Amino acid sequence: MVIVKKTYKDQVIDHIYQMLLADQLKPGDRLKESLLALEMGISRAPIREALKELMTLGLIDYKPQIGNFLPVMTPKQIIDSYTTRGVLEGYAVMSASEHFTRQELERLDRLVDDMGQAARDGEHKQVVDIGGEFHDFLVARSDNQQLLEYSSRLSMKLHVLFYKHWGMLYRPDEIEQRHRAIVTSIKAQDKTRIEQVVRAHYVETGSKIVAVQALNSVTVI
Amino acid sequence: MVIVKKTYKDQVIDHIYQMLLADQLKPGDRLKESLLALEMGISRAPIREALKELMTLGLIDYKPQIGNFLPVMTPKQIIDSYTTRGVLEGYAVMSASEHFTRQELERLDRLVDDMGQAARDGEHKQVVDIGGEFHDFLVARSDNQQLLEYSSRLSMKLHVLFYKHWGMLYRPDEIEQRHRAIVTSIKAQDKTRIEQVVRAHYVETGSKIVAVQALNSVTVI
DNA sequence: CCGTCGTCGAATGTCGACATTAGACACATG
DNA sequence: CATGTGTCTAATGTCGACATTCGACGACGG
Repeated sequence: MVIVKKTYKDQVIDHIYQMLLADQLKPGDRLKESLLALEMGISRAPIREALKELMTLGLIDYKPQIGNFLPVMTPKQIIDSYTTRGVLEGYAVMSASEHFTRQELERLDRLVDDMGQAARDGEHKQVVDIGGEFHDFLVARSDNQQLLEYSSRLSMKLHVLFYKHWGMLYRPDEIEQRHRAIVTSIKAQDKTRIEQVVRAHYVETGSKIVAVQALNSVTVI
Repeated sequence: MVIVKKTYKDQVIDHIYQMLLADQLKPGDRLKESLLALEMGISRAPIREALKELMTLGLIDYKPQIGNFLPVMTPKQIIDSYTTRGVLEGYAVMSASEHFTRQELERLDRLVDDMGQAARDGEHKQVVDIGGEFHDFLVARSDNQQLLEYSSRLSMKLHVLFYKHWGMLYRPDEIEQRHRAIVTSIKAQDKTRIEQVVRAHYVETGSKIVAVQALNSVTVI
């Protein structure tokens, strides 16, 4: 039983990330060091360190002498980020595509089935969880750690966005079909096609989120 | 005339990066906060913040309670990083490939000529500078900021490695030929080929660096 | 009324001290 | 000799105070 070291800085990062996922913070909101320090009962130093790390990860915007803010992602930034994730994951899946065993492909198929079923049952959280499992499993076969690191960072960033919107993006049959297409392309062992399908998978999600946000901002005004 | 804000943290990052480029630090070396603070005449707090950022950028390894170390990059990590850069830049160049003007292509050709000439003249620093200009120009036409951010981070990381080894990697004619191949593929407007050529460009460099390091470690023993 | 300047308060950047942890080394024991 | 324990020192993690900066607001002058 190994005790996992957890500095205050790490705990602050977790806490802020949970706040992001829980929609407790809105784009443009300011993260005040002293307020966070008060809430968490610690001094500002680990708060500052955590914010520096979140800044480098792209999860917050930092302005020297002014402060830290939740990014306002423009439609273009959303598309750019999803596109980049598609490029990375497309390559990861393509480069590993000939190494998938029959059992692994079957597992991917089962995950797609489960995702579709959960979507039809209206089990929203389950769909997200299974979807995450599907993508993790998909890239786990790639052995390029650098690429997976960046993909994971983008995942962390985009998950905040997706978590907020996903329920409005796809019908149950669409969810099933678009993930099935990835598995089908792997089975077909067509490398160009694999990259295309995975890239398109993400660009589609990015585009839909942008569309949903545009709709929401219209109705708010 | 805008005064560019520069916190101590930013200055520390620059300083450490220069140390990396100047080969003043070796893989495995420890970066002590108190020593750096003493050398730079400031307190440890901005040092710590800088180190957190460098850690997130992948330029140093951080172990809680123990300290910060210069990474020892395994051959696999080197290849992984170069491969990832190739994937990102390959996509960037491919996606922008139909937007290059004739003047821009001519400029790329001239940069390749200049690089070859500098290599033949033994102007080593110039080769690196022109090479950097070539790649910057190549990706500048892409408008995906997220992707360019990651590419730039990898560039920062890999530049430390390349700066140390590049003089031993290629003959002058090879330098010219391998960059020319990129320009030629763009002119041919073959998108698949463009991605392939750019990816291969980086994998080749990564492989050569690994080979040179293997040779060096043999001769050292 | 508008623009400029000064003041003030809040927030950030940094400082140096204290608390905690890890590793090195010496010593004791089997 | 190998292993375990205790001690000490150096380095990291955090604290709270001080210095600096920025933005908001009010007063004043044209």
